[in-house]
Amino acid sequence: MQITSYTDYALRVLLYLAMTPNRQANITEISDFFNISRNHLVKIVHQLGSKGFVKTTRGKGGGLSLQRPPEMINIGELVRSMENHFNWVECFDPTQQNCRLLPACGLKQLLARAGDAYLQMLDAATLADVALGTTPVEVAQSEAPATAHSECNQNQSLTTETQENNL
Amino acid sequence: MQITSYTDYALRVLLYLAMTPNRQANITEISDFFNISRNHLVKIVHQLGSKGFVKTTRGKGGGLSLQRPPEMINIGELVRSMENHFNWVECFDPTQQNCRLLPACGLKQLLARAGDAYLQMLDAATLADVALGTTPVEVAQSEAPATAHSECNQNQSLTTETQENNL
DNA sequence: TTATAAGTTGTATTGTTAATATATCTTTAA
DNA sequence: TTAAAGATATATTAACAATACAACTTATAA
Ligand code: SF4
Ligand code: SF4
Repeated sequence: MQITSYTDYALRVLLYLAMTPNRQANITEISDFFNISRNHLVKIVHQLGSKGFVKTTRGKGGGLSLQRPPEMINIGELVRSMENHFNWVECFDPTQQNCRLLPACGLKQLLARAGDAYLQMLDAATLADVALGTTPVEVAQSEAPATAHSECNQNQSLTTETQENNL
Repeated sequence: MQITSYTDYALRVLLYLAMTPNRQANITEISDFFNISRNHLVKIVHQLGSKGFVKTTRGKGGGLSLQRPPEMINIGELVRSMENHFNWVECFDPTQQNCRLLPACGLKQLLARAGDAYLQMLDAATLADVALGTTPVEVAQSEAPATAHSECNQNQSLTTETQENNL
């Protein structure tokens, strides 16, 4: 169970822009910072632009910046915009209505409620809430490029056991 | 965003068994009922057995049945057992700790909380809560095999817009 | 005691789709 | 008028869920 990296990358872009409020950033700079495919980011940024999250300016000296202040950018709204469906199980897809239990499956209703709970949690937060106080430059300095950090694995909380299974 | 059909199939098996409480069902019968791969179901049933959800008996006249009463089978527990990870984004995977924002990303914490909200909602329900009152036979009779039903598209609630995006 | 109906286990293949790459645009400030 | 930026479309790759295949073990009904 996961969200696409496409959506996470979009969030990273917004976080980056929130950290560099006084200038135009550009795609190359961001893809370099996160070490992800520039081509992929281009599409993500384009969609962020068309959905009204970032302002893009072409041409020399162009780049991108947040279209609204971080307090006005809702995380739930963003995830809904970037994630391409929320079909928790097959029967949520209007084109796949062939489960024999469908007419009144209690499970479907439960999963819908759980999905809503997930999104409502995201609706309760804005970019300002999740943005770090640090700028990318500071982060870059405090970062040892190679190995992982020890402070990281807090708060996986309920989602334990897992790993292995399937196949 | 979706859960694997592997997990949904597991839930379907339990629902089916809950509907046929007074006898042993078998895998072939269930895979026929839902029109899904028998081979795939075999693995799912095996895992359901090893995790203590169903009792399987081999040999002629064998089959499977619920190991505990439906009121004792928690949906959240089941989903945790079947889904093979809850790595909402890359950084949740202990082997992928290379996001530059990692040491203290507020987004990660938010996503963890949202994931917990999702699972807690599932923890609040048991198989008894989601099982229909009907038996598979009744369902089969009331079901026109081909076209979709009209009563179905209730409660997608918050998860609207979507469709298209990406690529 | 034996034939057969069940589940068990391991591996290989297929299909889908997210992720990435390539290439050619258009726009615009210096 | 050129170089630096984003826009757009298409093609390729990679990951992994889903499925298929094959050979095994167990148990019981005849
Ligand atoms: S079992 Fe219920 S939730 Fe799962 S696909 Fe069928 S109708 Fe949907
Ligand atoms: S941006 Fe935050 S949530 Fe996303 S991968 Fe990086 S650390 Fe994790």
